[in-house]
Amino acid sequence: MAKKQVYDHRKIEKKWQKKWETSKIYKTDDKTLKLGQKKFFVLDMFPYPSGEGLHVGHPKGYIATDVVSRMKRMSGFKVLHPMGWDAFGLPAEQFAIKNKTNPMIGVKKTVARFKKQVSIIGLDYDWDREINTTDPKYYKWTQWTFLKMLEAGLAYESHEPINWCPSCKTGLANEDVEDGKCERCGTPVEKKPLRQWVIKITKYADRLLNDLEALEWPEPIKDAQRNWIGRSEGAEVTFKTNAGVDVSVFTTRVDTLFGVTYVVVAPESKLIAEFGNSIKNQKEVAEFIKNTSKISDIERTAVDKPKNGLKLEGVIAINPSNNEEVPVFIADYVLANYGTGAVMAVPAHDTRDYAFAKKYDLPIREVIRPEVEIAGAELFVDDGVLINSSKFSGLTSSEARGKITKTYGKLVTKYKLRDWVFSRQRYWGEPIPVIHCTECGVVPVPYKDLPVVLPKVKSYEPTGTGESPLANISSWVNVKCPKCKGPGKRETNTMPQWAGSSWYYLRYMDPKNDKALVDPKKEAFWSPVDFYVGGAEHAARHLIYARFWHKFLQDIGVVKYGEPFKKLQNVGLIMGEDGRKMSKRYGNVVNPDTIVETYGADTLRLYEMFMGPFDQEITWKTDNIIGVRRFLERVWRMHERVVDDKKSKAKKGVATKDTVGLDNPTEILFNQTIKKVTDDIGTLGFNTAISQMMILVNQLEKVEIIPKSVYLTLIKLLAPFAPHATEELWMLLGQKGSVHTSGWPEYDSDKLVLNTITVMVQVNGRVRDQFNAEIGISKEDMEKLALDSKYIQDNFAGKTPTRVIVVPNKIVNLVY
RNA sequence: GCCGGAGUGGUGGAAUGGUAGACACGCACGACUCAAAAUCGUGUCUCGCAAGGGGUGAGGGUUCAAGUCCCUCCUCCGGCACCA
Repeated sequence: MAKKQVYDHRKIEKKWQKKWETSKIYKTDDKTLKLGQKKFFVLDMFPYPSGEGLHVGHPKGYIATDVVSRMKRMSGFKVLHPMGWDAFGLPAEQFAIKNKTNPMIGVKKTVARFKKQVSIIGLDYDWDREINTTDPKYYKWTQWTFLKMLEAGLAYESHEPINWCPSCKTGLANEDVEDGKCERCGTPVEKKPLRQWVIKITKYADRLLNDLEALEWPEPIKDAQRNWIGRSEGAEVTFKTNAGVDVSVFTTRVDTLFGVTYVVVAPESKLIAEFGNSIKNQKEVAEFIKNTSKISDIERTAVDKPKNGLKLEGVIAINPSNNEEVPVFIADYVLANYGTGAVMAVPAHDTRDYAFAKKYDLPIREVIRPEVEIAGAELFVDDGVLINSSKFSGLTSSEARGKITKTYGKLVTKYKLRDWVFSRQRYWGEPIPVIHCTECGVVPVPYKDLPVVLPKVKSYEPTGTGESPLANISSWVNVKCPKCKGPGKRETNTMPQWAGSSWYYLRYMDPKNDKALVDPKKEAFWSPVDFYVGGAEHAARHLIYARFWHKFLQDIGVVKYGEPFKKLQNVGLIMGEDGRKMSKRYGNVVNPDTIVETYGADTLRLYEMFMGPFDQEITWKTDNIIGVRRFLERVWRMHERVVDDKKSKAKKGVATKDTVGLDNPTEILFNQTIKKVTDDIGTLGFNTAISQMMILVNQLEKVEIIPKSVYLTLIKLLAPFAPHATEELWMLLGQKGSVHTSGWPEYDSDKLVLNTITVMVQVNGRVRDQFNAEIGISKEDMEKLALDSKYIQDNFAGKTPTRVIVVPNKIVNLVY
């Protein structure tokens, strides 16, 4: 019997964290990688190491991957569970501006702080593989990939107006704009024409969409991506005009073609210039365009905003279906950068066209009849049956779409996804590795000269001019053109923060490689990421960019698989006790350090996993922590009652042979627990896994003798959740080595169900009585025993039920 | 508006169509204690003394049997949104 010992989490946790660090038991050895070997790559979305430090919500995902990682390691998998830092971006830059020091200094501080906070939780990261996106050795390969994209024609310069945040003084990608506001600072975004680098992510739209099917991702996330990519199939129809210029329109409702009463062109459309002198009211048109451009995107895209437009006097378009002449408008409700930037307006069957037609008193022509007549309705937007559509009248909408497209247009697919605006006019990002030469134009920096290291500057302030602060360092900017050796200037735009995070998982496989982005053998072994955990807010940003980046790397032969993350799970947020997001602003932040100090890391871990379903948002309650702490203490005290069973040394996996001394119900419960904990970790049902262990422990409290093998198995099951306490107990019981490399328990599948079962007797579906029986009892015997039960005898004696349903080993339902 | 997800005790939450409320917090009572804390035990959906009845956001339906499946709603949360 083991010696009496109190559970002192402070001592134990510190001790083991130190030992694990020196013994490197969590180091992922990649000297020998054999394809086909059991491997498991489990990944957290790497954090931005913010100066504010962690609150208890942050580590929830890390704890979950840690549990999975530990369980997989115990099960004999070669596990890769790394951590790193996504450290480019605004917070470090703001730190730099405030302190007039290089952002690297701020990053170093926050990384150190972050790492310390993470490490006291006892996570099993292999810190030898730590990466940092701001390390030139790392971003060399971010730049390298950009050059490859440039070579492939995927990266291009554009002067189109883009989203501009006047507060951050930088251009933004579509993905960085939320509700017309800058995702970072909340300032309304403006449109600004600016030279910028753009990446043709739209070329991958189809693959990004189609490959979603095979991914084991939460359906809502897949949906969010489908939504974002926004594929729609429709028809492109060309309207000839009297100005000698054709107007192509995109529509998903070509079945309404005969109902067109006017055409609308976006104010930003090039068509307006092309119409030239055909437009008779040039002055008003110019005025209108100017006014529209002043309005911010939020105002302009507000759904219930009245639609403003202006007729282009003198311009007439011809409807190809009936050769009818219709007027052409410009209006702010038509977007230049979707479809063709022009629409055919069918006010009778489109909400927006209807509103516009009403406002400007334009004709409304009905060409679709609902299958069931709706009295008095002037607007009908659903599919129906065509009328007033020459030979197509009488067809249903869907039939007509095919036929009309064939006759008057062509089938096209459009996406809502826009190309990725890749330039930022800020300092703290990867320099875009190109040189502008007056003779040769854009010249890529030769691969051998990578990385283009971010130089030190005096001022980190964004200039607001459309150039980054880098533009002021003439010694850095002015270089020889690599091609003609003439004078050249470096690109001063930097990359968005999303760049470095688009491929970081690959670097973990081979973090120190200076010759390649990743060694192909290592990539082949570890890819894909088996399990990826992070916040749902990345659905349409990081997770799209990373998938795109990965597919590009696949195309150029760097990686073999088409998708980076096989299985994805979202962490549910932890809210403050007041139900609001944890934030300094609300004063509801709970710090993990204090919880670890008071209750221990193991308790914190158990609590976060026990709180509720992993992917669900949940409110933090410090009061409730005591429950899991009590559980841990019960497990701890139990070690004093452990009795050596003779065979325990011999057997590793199968526990049942050693469980002599347990009565049948306890032995069954024991095996059920092994099964449930194993299954539940696999499906991320951490809360139910823990509750099952609690049930077992509650039962073992009532048992006199606890066989050592049973106890050791319990310790193993608990080890992924509470690594420190279990490691200490493992040692106290005289076991060699670490519990974390001791093998995962197996259950005896013959001992999962009790010999005796309780059968419920239902009458008309309501439980009225019950009886005990041996497992495997025949249906006939069950029915007989049910009819013999007291309730039936008392209430239905002598009556024959009209129907009897027998569910083997469970229920007899008698219908009277 | 469109697309998702969710509504179960005082609380967090369990429940392959088959005993609703596991497990935990809290609360009440009891044991231990001079006492308290800790620990252990018992109870704890609701109406009812009981027998019994009712009960998973509302209302319908399918079924021998519905928290679970179907329909119509309501509420909350998330994503997208003048995307033609």
